[in-house]
Amino acid sequence: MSRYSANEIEAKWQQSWDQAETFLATRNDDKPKYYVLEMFPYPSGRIHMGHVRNYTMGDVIARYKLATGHNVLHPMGWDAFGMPAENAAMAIGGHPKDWTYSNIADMRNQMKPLGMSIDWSREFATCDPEYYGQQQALFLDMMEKGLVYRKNAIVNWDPEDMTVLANEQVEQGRGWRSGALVERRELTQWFFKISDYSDELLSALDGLDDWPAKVKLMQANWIGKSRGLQFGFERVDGGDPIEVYTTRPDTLMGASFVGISPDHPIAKHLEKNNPALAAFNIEARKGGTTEEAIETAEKLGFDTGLRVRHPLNPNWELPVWVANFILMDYGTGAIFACPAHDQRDLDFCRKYDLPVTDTFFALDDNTPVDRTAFVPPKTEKVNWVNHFAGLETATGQEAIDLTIDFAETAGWGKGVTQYRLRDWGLSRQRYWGCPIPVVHCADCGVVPENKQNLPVQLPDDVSFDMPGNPLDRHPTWRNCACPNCGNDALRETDTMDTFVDSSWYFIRFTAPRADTPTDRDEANYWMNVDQYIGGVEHAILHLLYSRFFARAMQITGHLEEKSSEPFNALFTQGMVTHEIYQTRKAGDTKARPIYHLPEEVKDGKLIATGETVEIIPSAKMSKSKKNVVDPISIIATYGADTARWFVLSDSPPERDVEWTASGAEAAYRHLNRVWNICDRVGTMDKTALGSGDDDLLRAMHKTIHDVTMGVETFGFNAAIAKLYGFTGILQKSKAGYTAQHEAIKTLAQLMAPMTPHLAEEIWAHQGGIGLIANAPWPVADPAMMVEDSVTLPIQINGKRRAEITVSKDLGKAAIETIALGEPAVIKALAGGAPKKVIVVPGRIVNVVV
RNA sequence: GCGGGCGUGAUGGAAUGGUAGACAUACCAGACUUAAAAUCUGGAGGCCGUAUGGCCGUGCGGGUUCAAGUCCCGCCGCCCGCACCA
Repeated sequence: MSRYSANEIEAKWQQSWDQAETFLATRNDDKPKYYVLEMFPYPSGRIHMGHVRNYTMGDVIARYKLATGHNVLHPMGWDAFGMPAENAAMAIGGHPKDWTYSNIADMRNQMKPLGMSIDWSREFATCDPEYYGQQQALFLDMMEKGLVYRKNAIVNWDPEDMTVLANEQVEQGRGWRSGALVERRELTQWFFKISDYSDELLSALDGLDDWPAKVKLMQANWIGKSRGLQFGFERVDGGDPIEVYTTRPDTLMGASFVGISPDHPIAKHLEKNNPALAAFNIEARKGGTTEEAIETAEKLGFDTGLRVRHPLNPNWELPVWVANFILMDYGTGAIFACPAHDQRDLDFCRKYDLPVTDTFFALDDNTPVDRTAFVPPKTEKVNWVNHFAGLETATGQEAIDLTIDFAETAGWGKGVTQYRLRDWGLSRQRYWGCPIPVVHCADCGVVPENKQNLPVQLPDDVSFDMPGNPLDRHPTWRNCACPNCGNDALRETDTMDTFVDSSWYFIRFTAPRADTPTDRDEANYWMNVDQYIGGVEHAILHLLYSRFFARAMQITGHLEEKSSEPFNALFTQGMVTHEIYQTRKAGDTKARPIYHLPEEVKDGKLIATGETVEIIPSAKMSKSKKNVVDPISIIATYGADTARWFVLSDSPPERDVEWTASGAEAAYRHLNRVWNICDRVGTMDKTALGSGDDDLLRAMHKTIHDVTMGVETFGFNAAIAKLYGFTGILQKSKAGYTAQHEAIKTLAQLMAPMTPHLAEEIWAHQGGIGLIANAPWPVADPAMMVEDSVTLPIQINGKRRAEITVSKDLGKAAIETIALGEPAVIKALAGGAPKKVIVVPGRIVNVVV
């Protein structure tokens, strides 16, 4: 009897696939193409279980599509620019480039043993000059088409380190290194005109039938289309009117004050001669730039002293306040506040003792607003007590529409469609990113670099021993000739957001070595991505930016129109979680917990000391909590097939899966069991007859059907449950050799997408022809799946009370007769007639008494 | 604060509006063994009952339906995203 030895067979079959070039993507007009892609990884240096899960799902699809007769493209690359490389250089010295490429080499070495069906010949990293040079070419093309511009924008500024901070470098309003209070500061930065596509990006979501509804909803909310009224408040002092935008113009008679952003031009103008306001604005600009930080900060205001006239009553004057919660980026940067019908405005007015006027009441309740604002529902009628447009009762939506019409007719306002989506700020004041290929010339201004000078390469001789961007202080790199006039000029030192890198890499995979951004013919053949798989954390930004880029690349002539929505189907997988083990210093429940790796713990105790650990429920694997399991050690212990099988088996793919040692062992035991069956069948007498051949083959065909459905619908855990079931049947089967031989070969084929190495080994052992990776997917024979009889539950008043077994073809009336003859039914009827009998053939019978 | 998601046995989870708990873990019992490991077989939502069986049960409270984990309304709890992390 031979034993299952994962390490031996996995290396062997990986070599076979390499030699046969099984996974090289090839064009072949006889077959349809299929492009499956997992979101490419950041090269941190270590693969983690989340990667294993993500790539295994993609691999299941890729191998299944190969078996069902497709030309499969399944590439891999590296999202290699970004801050961690610079942080490493600052923390431990060295160069971001060396750190990144060495991490890539390490991670590739860790990934290959997983046995993924990846076409490695197409691999690239976004930090390769060959890649980012093409990205620069693309940028210049986008510039030419007016999709790029510069404007001022706000950044997190660390006043001590004199540097721009990323949101993640701001901790509780302070810089992570310096600890200084972070300020918001304006800088001239580069932007993509994604807002030109707001409506298009919103409406095209409708066509994305194979995207999760929740992702489409999140994107729609992010784009945030709204219809409202824009109008000006006349200033009492005769200055330019203050333009406001509101989505609830119907509450205009409840206006209490006009609020402007601390960054509003009027606020900035007034602060010059008003030290108290200047101080307020400085204070308001402290804190992070995230929407969350701004929204959750204490609401503060400052009365500017300006007064404006209410548009419906020129004698009604309203004060103008600067408020820290008003964003300059949204609408006009100015609002009117209606405290009675907006909680934030109400809180603000109560705090500063501003008037509160009700304009709407619920139909059955006209209690004036006190501490809780009454927001008139858009679809329910309410009383409009302070109405001005003609209706006494209206739904919120009717009131809004009517007000807009009213204002337009009267000529003091206009209906405006607004989007929450802002233009994409792509400037980063950092070294390790794609240089923005423009030059600043004293005479010619901002000039694009000549395409023949691309790539504008990052200089290697930089250091990270002082704060700020090394490109800014580089002695020679900044100085260059103006591409236009040839005079001395300065290079742009901002680099691109790494989201730019990831917005078109999937298109580059179709022709990764082309000397233009795309090879139109290759892109046309392989695009779109048929199935994209990744984490839901990318549901908004990465996917929205990629959708924008696909349109931009069409406009710049790099992509066909059919690819303006580049991802046909999207799947968002859940995380891999693990329990957290912690101890605290004896007797000190307030001491900082000490975390322990799972391998240091057995049966709830530390292996080393026997100390009992506290078990915190499962959470996302993270180094800081030490609740991580290293795929490399799992592969060393059990093999890649076990890891792959387990990450698919225990939870539905879109949900989190909890890694448990016992679950991994169970997966390993199961693969051993399958191998043992294979071994046993291999030793059977080839002419042996047995009993139950039909039962085995019927189960086999049902399993083919169920597993195929499972793979097609991302029901991997359900498919695996069916495979467990069938394995159990095969294990106990007394069928003859021919049936068992067919069953084990089919089992191997059905398992091949998940556990490809074991499947190849079984295939070879059972005399299969060629590689199982190339064998056509088994097809279920419907005739072989039919059971002759079916068991129906009998319900009485919706509760199951009995069951009957009848022929599958039996008609409704006959089923009803049999059901009514059941003792439980007779007892329940107690001689009376049933009120109603519902018969759902093949499903259920419900008798209502 | 805003937006999104999720709540089912001890645990992970299954269930086109149609037998709730498939499959797996942990647990218990049995077989094999001198013993252990490995392997195999069986049990099991809770409560009551020797048992046939009965009652309860999918976060909480209502509703629709012959029938609700699933659909609707209102709560509670947890998780994720919020534009310079990738």
